Amino acid sequence: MAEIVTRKEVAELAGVSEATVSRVFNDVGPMKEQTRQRVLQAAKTLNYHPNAIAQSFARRRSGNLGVVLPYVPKVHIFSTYYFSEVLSGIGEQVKASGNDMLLKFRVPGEESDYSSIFRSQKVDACVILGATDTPSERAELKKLEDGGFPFCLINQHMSGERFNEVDADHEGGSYRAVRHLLDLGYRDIAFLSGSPEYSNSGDRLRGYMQAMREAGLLPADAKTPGDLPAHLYYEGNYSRTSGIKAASAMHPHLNRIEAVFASNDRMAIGLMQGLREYGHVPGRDYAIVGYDDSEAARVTDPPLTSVAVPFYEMGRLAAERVLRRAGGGNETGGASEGFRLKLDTKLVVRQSCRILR
Amino acid sequence: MAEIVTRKEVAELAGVSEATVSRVFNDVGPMKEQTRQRVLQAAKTLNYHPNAIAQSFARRRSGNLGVVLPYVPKVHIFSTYYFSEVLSGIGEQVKASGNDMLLKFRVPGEESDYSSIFRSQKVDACVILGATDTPSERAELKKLEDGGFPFCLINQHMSGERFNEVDADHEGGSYRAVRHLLDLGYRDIAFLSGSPEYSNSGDRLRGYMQAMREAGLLPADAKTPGDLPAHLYYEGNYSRTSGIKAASAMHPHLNRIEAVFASNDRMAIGLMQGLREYGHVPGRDYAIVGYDDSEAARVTDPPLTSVAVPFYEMGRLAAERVLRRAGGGNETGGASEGFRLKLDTKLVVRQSCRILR
DNA sequence: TGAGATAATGAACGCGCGTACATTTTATAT
DNA sequence: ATATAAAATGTACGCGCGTTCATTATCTCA
Repeated sequence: MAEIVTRKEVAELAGVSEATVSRVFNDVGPMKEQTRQRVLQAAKTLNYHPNAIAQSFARRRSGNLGVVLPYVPKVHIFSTYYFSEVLSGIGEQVKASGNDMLLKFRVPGEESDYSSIFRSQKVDACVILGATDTPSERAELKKLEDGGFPFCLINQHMSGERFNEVDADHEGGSYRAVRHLLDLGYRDIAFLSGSPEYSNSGDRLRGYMQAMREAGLLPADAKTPGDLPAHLYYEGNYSRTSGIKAASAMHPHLNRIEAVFASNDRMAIGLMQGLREYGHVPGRDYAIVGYDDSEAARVTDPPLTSVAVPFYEMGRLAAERVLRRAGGGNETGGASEGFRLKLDTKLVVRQSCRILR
Repeated sequence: MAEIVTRKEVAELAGVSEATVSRVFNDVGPMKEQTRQRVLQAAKTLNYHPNAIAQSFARRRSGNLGVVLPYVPKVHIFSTYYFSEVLSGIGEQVKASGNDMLLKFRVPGEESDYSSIFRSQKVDACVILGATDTPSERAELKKLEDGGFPFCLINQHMSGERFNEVDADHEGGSYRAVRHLLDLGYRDIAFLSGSPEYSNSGDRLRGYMQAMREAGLLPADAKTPGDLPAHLYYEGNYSRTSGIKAASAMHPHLNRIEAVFASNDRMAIGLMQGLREYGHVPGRDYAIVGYDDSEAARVTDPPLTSVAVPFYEMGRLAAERVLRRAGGGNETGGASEGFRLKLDTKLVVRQSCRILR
């Protein structure tokens, strides 16, 4: 291992004090140009690089943005479009702001993991992906909030709390998706939901129901899945496999279903695969709309109409805002405001809804 | 922000010295059980968590595994199957070994980035993804090697160097893929290459050519793309778009092409899309084999025969080995051996090669 | 009961850096 | 030329922890 060069040796070689070396590297205070050059030259000669850990220690600031991901063994989390895009967005912002990103896997049901992430001081701020709206997680997050740790939820909304959030308008996106189907003349529109513990699953449901109510296809007071005709409501967990499973449940009712709105593309794809096994061809026997506008939506047959969500931008924004809250270092009390952003979603029309019989 | 509780306060409350608190938390030395309990109790009362940065500083060990990713603005790197899987594998191992993973984006053509990653001491070891086999990168990596920094390349082989590597048998995988096509009776088999600066692109080419030579379809001394009939060789950059572009180039020659071996699934998918525009249907007008066995291969029409690569396991192994090299702390000179692993690949047969005319 | 061994704990230092404060050098104004 | 201000640099300390070495409490065996 290469020997560690410290500030001291640079100072000696340059004939200045350690403080001066430090000043040069941090661009602090007035400084004679000649001195600066001498120090830089010495540093170069010795191949000096400030020790980041020591800097973090002295500054009491790690320079790391924590990214919390749900950890489920054997589920390859990065492979899902949503996580991939969000991470890419975070990565861009982190790089731009000179920070690093520290990935943390959180085993969902596990103890007080969140606050220990902060208490260990290894991150200055935190972005949380895949939080679920369960009592225990709410409680944990509330502890974080009370502790004053800067964190931000992505793609999650906890109603009633004042957590920082960057979310997307899933309700509106779903509403428009279903409206699109309604405008095309479909009436019997089924809904394939994702795991209900994510707030955005509920958002999608609400958007669907609102559109259906407005079209007079549901009673004006219909609110929950229970208020839906059973043959129109299905539940998966956002995996392709769960879409295939839903196909088995849906297939007997397909004579009473004209169209399906699926809560993400993967389930939509699984559903299409599954229904094909029963001889039902998407775009011919039924219309279908997916959600996420992942790359996969472009390559199915027929190409899948889907709702685009700016995941990348959401990641970028979340990182930017939460780092600003953490790093501003405005010890002036409140510092920057909390934030709750909700970005727009957009329907991308392809061929999966044109029934050509 | 919550006040920071330090060892000192715990020591005071427990009525012991700071050293004792430290010993309890590090499980060092003999220790009266009663004292240990008193310390733990005090720590709990005060909600003490050791400061990870200070620990890193004192131990001169960050506890971070660096993961270097190529940074290309606007290319959402995580979205590619290969990166996703490798990262998941690394994530598992890192979690299991009590480390964290620090993501570092590297702008490809940029200066001496690699060694600064280590010199800053923010990581103890490093796993490098997407390294290219160019003179400048070779030189940089060699510097790392000389510096004695523990690092490991994934899915990359630099012939002539003794870098740590975890690679897959792409040559064998490609060979078997092409053999599969040959066994089905195809003779005119085109090859769609990825970006040539990755070593594994060359591996795939070699596997392809070997199979073709053995079948007597190429001269025994055929080595480079230049030795191939022009209508059989195409080059993309692993993106779907480049597959679509390849389709334009390939389409005029499709009367002389029976099958295609594409260097990854995304390009295969793009190619299929593109050729469809010209009326050529995969599995009917031509056979096709992809590479990676990504999830996408399962949902194309027809499902894509592809070569499975154990990316997840590669990530896991690389992390394990490189952390062992770094962390063993065996100051006993050489410590653990270098490693160069090559994992097996496997052909997964689906329907894209059955031509049913 | 006492001496030596061992267990248990405390005192003190340094890791490499940022920075407040003290000091010296240089510029500016009279 | 001197007084004063500003610029430039040095000195010294602490961040929270791991760890070595010194010290004290406890045990063992005669």
